[in-house]
Amino acid sequence: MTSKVRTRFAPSPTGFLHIGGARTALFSWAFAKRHQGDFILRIEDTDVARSTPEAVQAILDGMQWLGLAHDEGPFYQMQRMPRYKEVIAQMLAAGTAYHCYTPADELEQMREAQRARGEKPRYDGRWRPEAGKPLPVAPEGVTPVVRFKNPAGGVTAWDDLVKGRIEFSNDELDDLIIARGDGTPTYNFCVVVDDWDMGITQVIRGDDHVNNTPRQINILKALGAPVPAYAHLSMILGDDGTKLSKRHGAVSVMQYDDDGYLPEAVINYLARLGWSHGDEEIFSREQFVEWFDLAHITPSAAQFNTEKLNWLNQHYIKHAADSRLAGEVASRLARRGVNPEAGPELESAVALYKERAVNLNELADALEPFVTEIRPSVELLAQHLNDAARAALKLLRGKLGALSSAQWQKAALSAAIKETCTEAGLKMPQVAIPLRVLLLAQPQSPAIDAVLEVLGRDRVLARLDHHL
RNA sequence: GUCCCUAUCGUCUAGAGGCCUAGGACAACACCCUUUCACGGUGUGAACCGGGGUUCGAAUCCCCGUGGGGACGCCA
Repeated sequence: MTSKVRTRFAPSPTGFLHIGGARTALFSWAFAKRHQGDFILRIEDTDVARSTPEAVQAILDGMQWLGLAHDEGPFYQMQRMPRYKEVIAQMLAAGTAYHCYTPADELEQMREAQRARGEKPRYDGRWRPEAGKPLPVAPEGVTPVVRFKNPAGGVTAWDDLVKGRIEFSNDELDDLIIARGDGTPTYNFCVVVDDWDMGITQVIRGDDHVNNTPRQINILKALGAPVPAYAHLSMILGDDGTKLSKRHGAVSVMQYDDDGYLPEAVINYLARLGWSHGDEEIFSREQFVEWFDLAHITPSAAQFNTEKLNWLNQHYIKHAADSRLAGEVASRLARRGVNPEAGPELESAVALYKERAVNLNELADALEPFVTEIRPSVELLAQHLNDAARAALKLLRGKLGALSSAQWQKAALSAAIKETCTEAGLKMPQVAIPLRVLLLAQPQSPAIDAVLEVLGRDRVLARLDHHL
């Protein structure tokens, strides 16, 4: 009988939820769901100077948009201060932690000097209590930090669920600060206490934490706490193969919403970035949860590929319900100041265009002429509306005007256009393209009879009359 | 500099020593469909980083290079 799976996502609220964080959250969430476990959200806000409530909200918004619901939390580390202080006091009493009075600037100089000598910068252990070793005299007026007394010698190792066995020599690890001069605990310590208290069984997190893991394991052991399993996910590189940063490519997941991506497309894309299930490319969230496992996660970094995301997005748009897409388009048009109520049923127009849009903004672009006045550019008119076309369209205008609203259907419209072609002695495109320009301000569109039908009699006649 | 991780088509990946003449997908290209543009369909090109081992046999295991990434904070 194994204990219930409990995973967590623990972002620090210093910015929005970006694509890398989103994938970490997704994998952590999926693992919990796969094993009927709990997914816990924890906000690591101990860096008071950089944490903001806006960032917390941005993270919550991103998670919600992606549909990654947590079972517990959000827990805020700042609200757990008494607990951290309690554990620090215990460690001090047990001798697994000690006070260090070395001022910050002196530590900085020390690191500087070590770097200059080509050594790995690390604390020299001057305040570390050792049997028979005399300690310096505590200076007046200096509030000490608390350091963890890391084991000397030996190795700390774990079997990473993604990368396999990883070993660190304990001599590589110096005595890290677990509480600052002002008494507030630091990251590596809070994580340990939280993962312990929250009963986390699998820590699934970014690759950049590999180096923190042996330290955390050592603190856990000093505390007599169970050590969870670890799974370190490699990072996501930008579209150009370079790493993502605030300056370069790292955007909020909400930006994908703004850019017209469906959340299920982003989820499917992210799921497939660094994880695979044979040749499967397109799958639902439910299918993903059913298949997900840590064994098939790639240990190496993956480059983000917008083209593939676009392909998935197009797929999901194509398969989305017209009513849902109409709603999305309406709100996007509203944001542009276009009133979607003003046109024919948006849904029938959506049905006409959903197979050709890569994202929702493109869909909105395509549908905008259906619900608002259009102004074909002079160039477009000059290019497509020659005398022959103008004469043919006048002819067509007569035929269309003779149709009643009840007769305004694809078959009749198609017949009218064909008759016009015959009578004017023109080929279909010679009539249809200028017609598109007058009706939609675009030379291309779906089948012209369908466009006429959806656009509606009044609008079609008005637009023709305006130009003829 | 030190430590840690990593390496299959342009990109995401399949691959657990013989199933590999290395499979799929995106992208590219070609053709078909379409009296427009897309969609769709069919097809083509495209990869095991280099060098040493181990083995009857290596994309798969080991070592060394090289490339890429990460970490080395009183940040998380």
